[in-house]
Amino acid sequence: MLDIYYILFDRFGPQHWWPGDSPFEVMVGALLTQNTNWSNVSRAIFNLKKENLLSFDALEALPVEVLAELIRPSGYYNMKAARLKNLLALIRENGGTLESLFNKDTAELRERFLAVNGIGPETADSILLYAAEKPVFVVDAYTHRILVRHGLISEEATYYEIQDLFTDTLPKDVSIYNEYHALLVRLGKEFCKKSKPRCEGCPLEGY
DNA sequence: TGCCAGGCCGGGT
DNA sequence: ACCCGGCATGGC
Repeated sequence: MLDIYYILFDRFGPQHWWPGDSPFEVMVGALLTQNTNWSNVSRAIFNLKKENLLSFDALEALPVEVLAELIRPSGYYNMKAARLKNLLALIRENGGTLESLFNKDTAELRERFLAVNGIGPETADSILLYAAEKPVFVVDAYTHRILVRHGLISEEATYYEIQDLFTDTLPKDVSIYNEYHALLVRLGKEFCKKSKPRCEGCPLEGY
């Protein structure tokens, strides 16, 4: 897997993920981007920033209906507003700050995220890696599709099988995990779309 | 203009 | 234990 990483890095360079100004913003973005184009998410984030609402205290005080309206551009806005509230509740139950929440054993922290209604494996791992800076590899739809198309894993492979494929062979390093996932998304957007099964010009051709 | 995007949940079989 | 519909906006 490390050879693929170098191919992608040589081709695309550093991706500067996550596109967020603070761990809190990254966390909110991780939830809002569920099955959603980032350009829509950035509109929602902008709406919150514009009103000075992109903080734990401000969002906690905000009625869920108002929150829903502000994040409308990100799609699934009613569900996502409720899910954000669930996430805020988790922070509240764990000291009321991200620092106190993140100051836990990674595995334990991951379980707490997964216990939140609206947070699944990818969102949990995205928060762990990109907000909490824990060495956790993030798997997403692009990761799965890219590996399947290059014959590296079966269509039916589970999240954890795919994750293990990376963590078993890569150095356990936050910056590599960070860059690798971002590079896979970059590759996916350009060469591995669902609508284009041919992947013409893919830098991984031959794999 | 229909398909797709950095998922996840809940109900039915 | 799977399978599937629902959730929703904006870009191409």
